[in-house]
Amino acid sequence: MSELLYYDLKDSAGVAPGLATQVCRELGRRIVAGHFPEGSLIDDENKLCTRFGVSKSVVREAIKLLVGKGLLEVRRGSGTRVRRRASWNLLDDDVLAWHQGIEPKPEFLRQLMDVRQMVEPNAAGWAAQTATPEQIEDIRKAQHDMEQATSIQDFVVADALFHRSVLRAANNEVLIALEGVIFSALLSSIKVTNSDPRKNERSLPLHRQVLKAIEAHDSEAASSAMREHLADTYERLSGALPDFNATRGASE
Amino acid sequence: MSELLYYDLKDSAGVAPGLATQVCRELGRRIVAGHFPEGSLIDDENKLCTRFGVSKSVVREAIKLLVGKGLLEVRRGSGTRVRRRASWNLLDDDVLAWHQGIEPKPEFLRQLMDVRQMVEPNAAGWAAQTATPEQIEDIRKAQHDMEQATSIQDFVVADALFHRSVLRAANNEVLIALEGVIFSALLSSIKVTNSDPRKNERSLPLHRQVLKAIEAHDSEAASSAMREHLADTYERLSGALPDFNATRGASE
DNA sequence: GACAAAGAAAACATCAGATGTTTACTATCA
DNA sequence: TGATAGTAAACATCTGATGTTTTCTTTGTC
Repeated sequence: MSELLYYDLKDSAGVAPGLATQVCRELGRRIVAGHFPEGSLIDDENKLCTRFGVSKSVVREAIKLLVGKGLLEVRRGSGTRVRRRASWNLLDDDVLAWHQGIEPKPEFLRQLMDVRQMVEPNAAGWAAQTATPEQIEDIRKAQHDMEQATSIQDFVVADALFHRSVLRAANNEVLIALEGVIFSALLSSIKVTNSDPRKNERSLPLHRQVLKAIEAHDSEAASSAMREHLADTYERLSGALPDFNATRGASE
Repeated sequence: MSELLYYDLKDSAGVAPGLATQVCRELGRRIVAGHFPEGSLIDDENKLCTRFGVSKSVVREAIKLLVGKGLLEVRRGSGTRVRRRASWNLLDDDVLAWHQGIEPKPEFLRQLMDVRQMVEPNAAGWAAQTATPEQIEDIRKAQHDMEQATSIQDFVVADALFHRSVLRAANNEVLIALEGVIFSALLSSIKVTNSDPRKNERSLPLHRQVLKAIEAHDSEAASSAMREHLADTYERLSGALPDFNATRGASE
């Protein structure tokens, strides 16, 4: 359900997927869920054919999709194995979406949040410098939708679109590749804290502050408002998840 | 040549690639080089078969590899088209390597450097907090290799490994997914400035400073030394490339 | 002339089977 | 014990047939 929401945010749905895509998803989900140790062999083509009830070409194409995402590695004559997690295209939309299909791991969520804290204040600052009027309008609309949201889901979607709009307004295509990190962290956070995000009375004012600063082209203010917002989120997660920053350095 | 060096840094070589991988590379390179407008159709399967002299299954698997990386989108009955650049997995190793095969675009290089400036000071700071003795040893070795390098290539490789070691020492797997950004920016920078990087007399001392700070678990010092190093690089690029930060906001 | 329906063509999807190559394992023999 | 030859397993490639979806064209009617 959260996986579907992720795809909604990325507009990745649309057409009915072919068999190769379905097999790819199924395998991808299992890999992401940790059903295979790193470096272990998966079933050979024949077994996959019978297991999924499809022909060899479908299985081979599904495997190629996963190879493209860095999850699998094929060695002729030897077999197909799961690559080290460090080699995965972790920021691939599908890979992140598949992560939404499993119970969020506190460690991974913390890493996502650390990256958000690194990325988004900068993005907000750059957005204040380079955003076009249309991009500012997108941010404004998302902020407005947050204010007006009547359901949790509407609120979360508007929240995500707010952050996406800010990121895009920074006009850096490498940065945009990190969009998925934001969605993924946001969705996992909602799931983990298990409370109505609208109850957070600091959220809306801080979003408003970010918007105002970007409208005013005040780079510093935009950065620090965003920083404060994320610090607030971080703190809530620390409270909700016992081992959220367990492995983090002692000082903090 | 620079593309090969990128692969060396990522240890992605090894086995002889099959036909599907070769076709994937060839197509991928052309797409990255901008031979196709966003959203345009590529040749159909039959044409690709005759052009590359391979069978349909090879072409289909090559296309699946590129679909996995977000470069292509296949619509049954309609054709296969190149996706918007914003949808590419820009951080995929192959995609970044293919970028090394073309003339570096100042705009793109600047975006990579902006991301490096955002990422690496933080990474150095985290590394100072969480690096294991082995990870510190890796950084030390890379620094040592930089000092001892007798050729430009050796120096560049050691430099890249230094930054990689720092990034990895931050112990954040999402961050590690950004490794390619560093390599890509580094290689493009060398190519663009077109001078012996060892001639930069600030480079070695600053790397040394980063190492010392991480060894001393001094997060702040590690961050700022890295920040200074990247600012220095940024400045050199501005000098070497006329339109390096042309599209950047006026204030800076 | 406009519009809707039928038909044809183009392009991808899937299946089946044959053959080749590489790798890994095993049995044999000196 | 160690090298070698043989065998099996697994992926790679080719070919050809058939199905489905989309798009375009043609046709016919109002």
